[in-house]
Amino acid sequence: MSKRRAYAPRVPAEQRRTQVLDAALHLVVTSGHQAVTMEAVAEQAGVTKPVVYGVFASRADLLQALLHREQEQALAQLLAILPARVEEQDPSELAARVLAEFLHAVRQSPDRWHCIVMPMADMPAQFHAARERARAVTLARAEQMAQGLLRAVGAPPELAADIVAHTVVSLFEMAARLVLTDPEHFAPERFVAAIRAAIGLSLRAR
Amino acid sequence: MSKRRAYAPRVPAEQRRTQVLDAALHLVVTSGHQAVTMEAVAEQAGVTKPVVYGVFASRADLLQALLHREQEQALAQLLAILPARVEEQDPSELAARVLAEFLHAVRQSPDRWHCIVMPMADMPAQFHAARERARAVTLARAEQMAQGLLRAVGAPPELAADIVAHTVVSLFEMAARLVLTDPEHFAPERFVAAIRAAIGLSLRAR
DNA sequence: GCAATATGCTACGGTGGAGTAGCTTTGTCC
DNA sequence: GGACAAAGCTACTCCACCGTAGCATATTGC
Repeated sequence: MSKRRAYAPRVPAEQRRTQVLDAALHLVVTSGHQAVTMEAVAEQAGVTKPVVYGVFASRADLLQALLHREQEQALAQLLAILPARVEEQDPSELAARVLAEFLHAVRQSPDRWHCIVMPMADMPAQFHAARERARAVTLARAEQMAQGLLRAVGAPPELAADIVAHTVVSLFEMAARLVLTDPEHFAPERFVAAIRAAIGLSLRAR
Repeated sequence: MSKRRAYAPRVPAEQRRTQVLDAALHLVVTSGHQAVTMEAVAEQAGVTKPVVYGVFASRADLLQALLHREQEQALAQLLAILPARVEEQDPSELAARVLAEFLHAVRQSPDRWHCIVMPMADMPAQFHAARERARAVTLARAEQMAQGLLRAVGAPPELAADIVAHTVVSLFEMAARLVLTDPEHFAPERFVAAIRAAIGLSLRAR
């Protein structure tokens, strides 16, 4: 009978919860979902598996809580960036500014945004569904803003608000992915300058 | 001892391989990777599990062969669409035409393109890696074409070929996803008209 | 029709990881 | 210091699904 391991120090429930979530986040981001076994999370957190089960009823609960936490905080970051009104703003400067701030937020919290925008192997269906739901919320907001802007500049009818919203959200996600995966090569400034130039060109032709 | 099931008819090895791959494709697309157990594939194909193992050494082999088949055929579709030369072409008409043909190909083979562009839950790491590799090939081609086109129109330096290539590939994937998921609302013609209008505007400003 | 062969099926072994019962330790209060 | 409760640990059960050995059947050629 080998020596029994020393007990992990007791900490308040909320602190333990955070610790377990942080451990899971680290594993998701560095090794993917398949590596997030309850054993691995426990080890990463410096406790045993039943302690993890004392916080979350199941693996699915843990992963759901993790994504929920990250999405809540990402949404807060995003809402702090988006302007309340868009109609009186120059579209190219607005897009450039929002993209710059967005990519700054991404770089501030890479693990969080990794969970939200990166394609990932072994992603559980629940995690995937929650990502899609959050994306839909972002899209709705983007479509609202696009309607105001497109009307204000008198854009041609082919540039419908829903397609423009999808386009903008897809391009922001693309930029975030590239900034997360290859920050040396894809500096945020490059995307900001490119979007300013592209929209600027379109406006000059009106 | 219950009645032994009737044997599935013997078919040539190549036909059995195709049958098993088609069964797996159907399951991936309708129910996701997690539903692709060897038992489920066997049932979908109308044979028992050892028959599936007679074709593919393991589950991983099966999934890899499936994606490989779909990617080969998708690449063939894509290469048939892309023009050999781009410099003498009108960029907005070129983009519109290529996008139209691409979305037509997507609609011709929805299951194949579902495997290639849709975000999917439970995607095995190997499958995910193969998707990324194929995407990198497409990106390299797109960057090559972007270089020729941007030089020909004298685009501003902010619109760098690598960023434009990522943008175009991301937008094509976005359009494919929307056409696959909501074909009523997102008719290919809408994307084609939008890209023609957007690039057309930029060119008129030069 | 019979024999040989290739291919199909049943029943099974093995295992990684989800989840938990019961014992042990720690921290707090008196 | 002792009692008690909460929280931590060890050892274990369970099972879905991967993978396969050995038997059964279907097909073909003589």
